[in-house]
Amino acid sequence: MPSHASKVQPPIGRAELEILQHIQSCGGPVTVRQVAEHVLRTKGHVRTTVLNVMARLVNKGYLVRRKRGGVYEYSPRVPARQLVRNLVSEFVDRALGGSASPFVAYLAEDARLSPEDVAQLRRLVDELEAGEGRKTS
Amino acid sequence: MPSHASKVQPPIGRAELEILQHIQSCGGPVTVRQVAEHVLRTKGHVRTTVLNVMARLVNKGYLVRRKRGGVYEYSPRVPARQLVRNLVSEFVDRALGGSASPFVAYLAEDARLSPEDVAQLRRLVDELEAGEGRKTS
DNA sequence: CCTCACTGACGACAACTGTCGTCAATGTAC
DNA sequence: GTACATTGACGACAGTTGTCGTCAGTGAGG
Repeated sequence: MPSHASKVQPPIGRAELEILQHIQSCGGPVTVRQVAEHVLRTKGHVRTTVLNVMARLVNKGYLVRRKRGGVYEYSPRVPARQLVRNLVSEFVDRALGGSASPFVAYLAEDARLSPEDVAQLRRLVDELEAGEGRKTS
Repeated sequence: MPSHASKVQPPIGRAELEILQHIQSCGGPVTVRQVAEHVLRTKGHVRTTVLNVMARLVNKGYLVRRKRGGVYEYSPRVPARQLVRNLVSEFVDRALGGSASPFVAYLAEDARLSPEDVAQLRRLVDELEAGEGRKTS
């Protein structure tokens, strides 16, 4: 079996997730300095805090870094979409018992859905209703 | 105006959530003994562990208890539906940046949806499109 | 060479979580 | 009344997370 098989990424904390998502929103690789400046403005946390969090994100496999011109550049290991998908999947398993039903209820009550979301939902419903005949699986 | 407005319940841990949801699934009030027996069978954890977790759930406001015939009976403070709704809402805010769009994407890819879910989604979409049509027309 | 700023590594510390053991109180049975 | 079982409170301990300070390395300016 391939050695790089399962990428079971450890759980991610609140602050860790915030920083990771900020990095993802940056487009390209970033340095600690850049992230630290942003975090200092938005949260008031100092550089070493950011440095530590980013180091942990590397250890956990959420970030990769490469030395470039003396300093490290950090990049997300997976794109934002996939990260969010993993988060959602884990949340559904852990908190919702594996069924997305409660989320549908939530959508019906509280959700703020954009028109594109609604359109995608419609496509999804159409698809699901089409294949519903034999889903004894 | 009564000031019972927002009940910001503290974060809930993994084991805490499991036990809370088990209690919610029991229908009525339960004793530590009952929960502990279940947890011992399913997880192998001992009574004091369950006792401690349930005490914390009381402190955090997720459970209420009342002494009845010498022992305490514990009941969920809010019904399962509302708890799940709160969890989903918090997750959307924290991990999804307040927008449910990524969840729709998840539904489209990975979701395991029951026929009832699909039906509810259909109703939801119809409703949303109705409101949208009026807006855009 | 000396100094200084910047960078990264490491350790420290509190808060929270998960798990457990021990103890005191309170009953119940002989 | 004594002995035993049940119950609940409390403290202990390790692992994780969030936050920070301090240290050593490394390069730029004198």
